[in-house]
Amino acid sequence: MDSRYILDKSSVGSRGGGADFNCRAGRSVLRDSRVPTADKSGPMPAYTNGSVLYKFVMDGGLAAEVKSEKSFPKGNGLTSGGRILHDMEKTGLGDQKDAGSNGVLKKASPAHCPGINGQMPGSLMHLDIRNPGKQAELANNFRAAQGQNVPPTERQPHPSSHIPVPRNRKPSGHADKEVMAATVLTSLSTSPMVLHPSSAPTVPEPASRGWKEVLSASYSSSTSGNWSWDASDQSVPSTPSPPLSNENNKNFLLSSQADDICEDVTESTHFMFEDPIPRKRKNSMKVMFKCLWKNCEKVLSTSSGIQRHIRTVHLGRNSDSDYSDGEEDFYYSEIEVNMDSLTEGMSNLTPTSPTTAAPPPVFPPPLTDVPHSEHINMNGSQSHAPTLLSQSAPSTLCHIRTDHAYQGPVNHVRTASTGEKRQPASSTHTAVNKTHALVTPASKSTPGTRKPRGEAKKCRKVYGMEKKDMWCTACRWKKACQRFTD
DNA sequence: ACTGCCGGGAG
DNA sequence: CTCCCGGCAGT
Repeated sequence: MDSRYILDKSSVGSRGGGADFNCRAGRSVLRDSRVPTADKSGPMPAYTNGSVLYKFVMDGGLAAEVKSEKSFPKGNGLTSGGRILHDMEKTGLGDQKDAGSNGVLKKASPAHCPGINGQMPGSLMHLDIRNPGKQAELANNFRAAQGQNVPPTERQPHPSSHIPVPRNRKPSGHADKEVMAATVLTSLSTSPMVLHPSSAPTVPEPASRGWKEVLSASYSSSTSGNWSWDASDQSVPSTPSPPLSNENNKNFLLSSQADDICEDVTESTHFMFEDPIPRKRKNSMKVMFKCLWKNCEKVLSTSSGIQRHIRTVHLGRNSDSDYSDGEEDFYYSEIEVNMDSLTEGMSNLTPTSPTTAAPPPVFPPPLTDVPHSEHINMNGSQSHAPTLLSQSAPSTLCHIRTDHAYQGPVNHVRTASTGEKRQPASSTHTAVNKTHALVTPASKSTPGTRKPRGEAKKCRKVYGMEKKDMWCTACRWKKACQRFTD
């Protein structure tokens, strides 16, 4: 059915594309603790189905995206919607509104990505490698929480799941938003999950806040850490909503049919907070994955694709093997492409929020100015860049986000010049990013001179001698560190 | 002293 | 190639 359709449509990801993508992304975070083969476990239909949507979004552009989504029966929205949620973090929430506006967005349940890794593609992905140890910890926590909070088998119909929400609403101003909030709250007031129904209809502001709380709780408890991250970052700026702060709501949700509730809340909240989410949509954030390998500027629309590319082309590993030690993660970066407005994009373009980027103390300070240079690079890389990117690159704002462990915890982005091979000749990519004159051709004039010592802590410093096996290979070999470049 | 890593060597 | 390490230089 849909999966078929999807598979035919998708051009980038190969077999098991969607599943691969999601779960792998998760995996990449937990490189040390995950079970590599977990990706494969799981019903393909859900995966492929989801991947379809994703592919559409990535490859088809806006129109195709909307269209394709509409083509999906709403009843099926469970799976596809779930996928959308998962993908959202990749696409920078760009699809979320889509899903919401079409009423497709139904379920953020991890059940769609079965297996340990699959459970939390989102959270894993964004907890991400910024701090391997921390990530693993967080991810494990999430997993644990998920395991007990959202038993996939317990799905009961819930009153709130049938709340009529207008679907064809257009993004509107704050006034509308509040009205909508009130409306939704009113309709939801019969739902047991509304803690203070009485306040809903007449007092928009507190109501909204309450909703935010519920939202945050649902996000963080039922979907993923990433969710809470995205939610706080994009939609609910004022509520970072760590699980702790929402203990009550969370518990409440958990005690009842958390899954369905969350689903409903999620759906409803898209209307509630139509402003932020649609804005994302408006900006048409596209996420591409760019190979950072030296002289290879391949850009793919799926992480699995880029990983496979790296694995096969650069790492010389078996392409059929799903196993990955995560090495590929160091060789690609996530690129967010803003299709629409540059100015507006700017304000939304800081995807890396300190909220979820569990502050690893050890990582180097982020470099700014990355996006532009990457942008430049991308223009020059059209030979490899597939359709969408190459078309849009010249006129769009590109935003780089890396999924790498050494990525600084700080809000801004950093180009990960991590390619082990590419590092020595970083002049093409990285040197451009760095405003250091030292790394520029000027240094060429004095061959033989050592390049100035970098500020960043290297593997040795970061991991210590006792964890030498965590060092990058270069560090192990007493070469210039490839992981923490300066 | 510690650290990063160049240069060079072994396999 | 990969892997290792002496030794230099910066901190």
